[in-house]
Amino acid sequence: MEDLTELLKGVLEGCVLTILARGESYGYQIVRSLNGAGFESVSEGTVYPILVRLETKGLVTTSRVPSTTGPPRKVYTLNEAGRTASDSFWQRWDYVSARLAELREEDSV
Amino acid sequence: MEDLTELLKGVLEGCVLTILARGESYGYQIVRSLNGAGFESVSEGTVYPILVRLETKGLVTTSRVPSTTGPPRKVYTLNEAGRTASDSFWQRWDYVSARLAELREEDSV
DNA sequence: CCGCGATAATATGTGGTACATATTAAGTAT
DNA sequence: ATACTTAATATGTACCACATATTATCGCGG
Repeated sequence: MEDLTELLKGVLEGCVLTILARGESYGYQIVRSLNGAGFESVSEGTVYPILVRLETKGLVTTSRVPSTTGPPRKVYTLNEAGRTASDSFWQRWDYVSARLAELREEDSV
Repeated sequence: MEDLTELLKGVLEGCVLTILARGESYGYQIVRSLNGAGFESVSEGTVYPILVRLETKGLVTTSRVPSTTGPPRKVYTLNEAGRTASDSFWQRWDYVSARLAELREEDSV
């Protein structure tokens, strides 16, 4: 797939919120989830700044959890504000998505 | 609808390409088309830079056409490269869209 | 009736700001 | 060495505010 960079703006944060809405997680694992979800080229350097942002905005709580396979993990848990942000993301996504589908349809009209 | 700014990155250029794929048009009219398509807050200051970009990238040809209702219009016509760019946009959009839908689904799994 | 000025609608363009992401590199703990 | 995290820099896009220009129209006085 060609370069998706611009289309991912705003989307990756929504993805991270959605992943966290399923249950707590940590950076490295979130990167793996995204890669597995078809966003193969998304790397640590992209995801960690997003997590910092979520924390700054007060959408998550964090805790250090020791790991047997490496350094302690910084585990992120979505709070109520985070859940609201996730819902808001999907509302906006659905809106843009629907408008775009209409625009595309007019092609054939 | 809340602020869509980030979600529109990359999308608006795709919209303009799609509108031009239906037939030639000019800045002011394109803004109206977008407003009518549900992107109400998109204004001239957003669209004109996009048109400049399309021209710079060689995706359109332009011509001045006098108007009875105002200053002459700069009419944009999509060329072959432009049509390819439009197709490419929709491929990328469909990809992101599908991946996102999957991610959302896993919620309920 | 005709010309003059004011106004509204149309139309294009530019500079600056803010923000998200990519890239690269480096730091830290086991 | 490996797993995990953070930081610094660069780039691209949307948006706002503003500037400029052209045409139609309307009101009013001569």
